[in-house]
Amino acid sequence: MKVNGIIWNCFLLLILNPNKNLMLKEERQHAILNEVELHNRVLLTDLAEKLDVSIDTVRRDVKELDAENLLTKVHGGAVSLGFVNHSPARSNVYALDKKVGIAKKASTLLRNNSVILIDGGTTCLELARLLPTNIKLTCFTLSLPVAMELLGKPNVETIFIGGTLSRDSQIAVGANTINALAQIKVDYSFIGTGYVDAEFGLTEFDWEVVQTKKAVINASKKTVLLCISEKLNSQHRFKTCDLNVISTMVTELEPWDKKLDAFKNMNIQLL
Amino acid sequence: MKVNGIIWNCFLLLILNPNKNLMLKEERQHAILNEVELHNRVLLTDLAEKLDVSIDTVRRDVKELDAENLLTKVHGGAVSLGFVNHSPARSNVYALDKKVGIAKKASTLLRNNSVILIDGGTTCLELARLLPTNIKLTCFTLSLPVAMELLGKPNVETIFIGGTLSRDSQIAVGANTINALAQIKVDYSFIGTGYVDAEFGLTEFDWEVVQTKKAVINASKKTVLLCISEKLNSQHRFKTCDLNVISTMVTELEPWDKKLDAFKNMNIQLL
DNA sequence: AAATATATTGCAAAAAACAGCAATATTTAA
DNA sequence: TTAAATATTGCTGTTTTTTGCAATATATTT
Repeated sequence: MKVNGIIWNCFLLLILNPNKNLMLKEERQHAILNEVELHNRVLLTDLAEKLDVSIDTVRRDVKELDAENLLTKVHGGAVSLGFVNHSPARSNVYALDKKVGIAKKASTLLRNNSVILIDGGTTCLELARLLPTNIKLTCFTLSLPVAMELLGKPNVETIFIGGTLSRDSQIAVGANTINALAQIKVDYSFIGTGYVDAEFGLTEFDWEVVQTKKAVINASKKTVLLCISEKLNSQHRFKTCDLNVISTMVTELEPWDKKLDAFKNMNIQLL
Repeated sequence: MKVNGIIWNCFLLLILNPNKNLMLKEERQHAILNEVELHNRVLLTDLAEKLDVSIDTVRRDVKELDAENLLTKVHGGAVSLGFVNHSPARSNVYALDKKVGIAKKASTLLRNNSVILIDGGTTCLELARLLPTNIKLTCFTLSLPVAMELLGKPNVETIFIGGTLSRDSQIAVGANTINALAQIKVDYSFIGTGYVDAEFGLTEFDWEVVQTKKAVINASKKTVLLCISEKLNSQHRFKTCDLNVISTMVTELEPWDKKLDAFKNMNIQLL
């Protein structure tokens, strides 16, 4: 029943894609561009189906658009121009703006003559960078980069907790460090974490780091967790602590954000 | 019923093949990069699981990203650039070539499995930079920049002697540091000095630094002085030690240089 | 040194890209 | 308007890329 089949196809086409008949090459390419802009990526097969042309046609279209520098053709599809990271000129720190925001919020906890401890990691490093210069502080740290940063602060007395240095995390770890930490008690410690989950608490990739963080928490009256929201609801193998030992959690989100719901009835101050 | 058939087929397709989770290579690499930046360090196995591809694919992706200098591949995983790229950017080190020469000569003293201590200062920093990579070392230090440099050496275990950090010398000083130093004994310590004179010995501008250097010397079986010849025959307020506690003195000069005459009958090895 | 984990290599299946060709559609010229 | 020229599109078979697997080699840990 060829006739019926054709009629049915036309009907389907009209339902799924009303203006198919009038689709010229230019239109089609426009539609492709639109799709790429919208979703940042697109598969050739999807495009072919959606535009109801053969895959070859789509391929040719994408090729042309690529030649015109309107998108980037990749194996199996296309991505928007910004998507492919070719350029070496990238900011060194991931999500720097978020981390700066977190650091600013965290620094409001500081009082004159506070004794604090700043952990390693890029977020904590931002805190070190943004420490207010009008408040006199005594600051312990285990992190080489944080220490470097703190040396630039005239109002901060910096004490480095020594120990074996971990190549990856650039912090002091090991028995030595833990012993030294056992002898101090700071007002606030500001720590980062690799992973955090409302149920499983803070977890890490590295066992040694976990031991050190535990010692840090023990050495603090109050522990403040600095953590960008992307890390929420993730976990790894080694557990640092439960969330109930954390006094304050600082993310880049507003405290009432829905993503923080899981942390709201836990006696944690959200900042 | 052709109509029913087609509709049913569509339905089946949707059920059996909901989204196919098809991912473009670029997307996947983007995700990998994101994960690395987020957590600083990831395992290939974790990536493979998370992205639902084989470990081979992840490995190949990471390899490519490494080749593009977007991350650093390590055994079993990847780390973000920030953790290994301490781009030194040492621009204005005075008499750098001389100090490099000194460091090279000093490094000939090293043996496999030596336990050494490297002091602060630009000359010692050059030594840290030029440590041979074929000799396994355990290396103590009080200097932040030296520690940073040592972390880039895969064959060196680095232990930082903690303490209050001195802002201008970027080394740990104070009672804490001296206590910690009292508990170790290294094969060689490599120290710098502000001023040296055949008669008055090693002297410094800073009293705290002197105390620390004394403790360093006590913590060493042999003490090696790294010192550019310009500092010879100069002195300052606070005395670190006499020259007879120095085992080896390394300058950029040849050992038989006339400028070293004053040090030749002092039981000091000249290098 | 043994045991485990990770890398490397070659290979094969699947997917995608490509090139050439024929059918159709569109434009141009008479 | 018609006919020729040109462009577009879909199809075929071939080549290339991607991916996963297995065997082997290397690295790391105990």
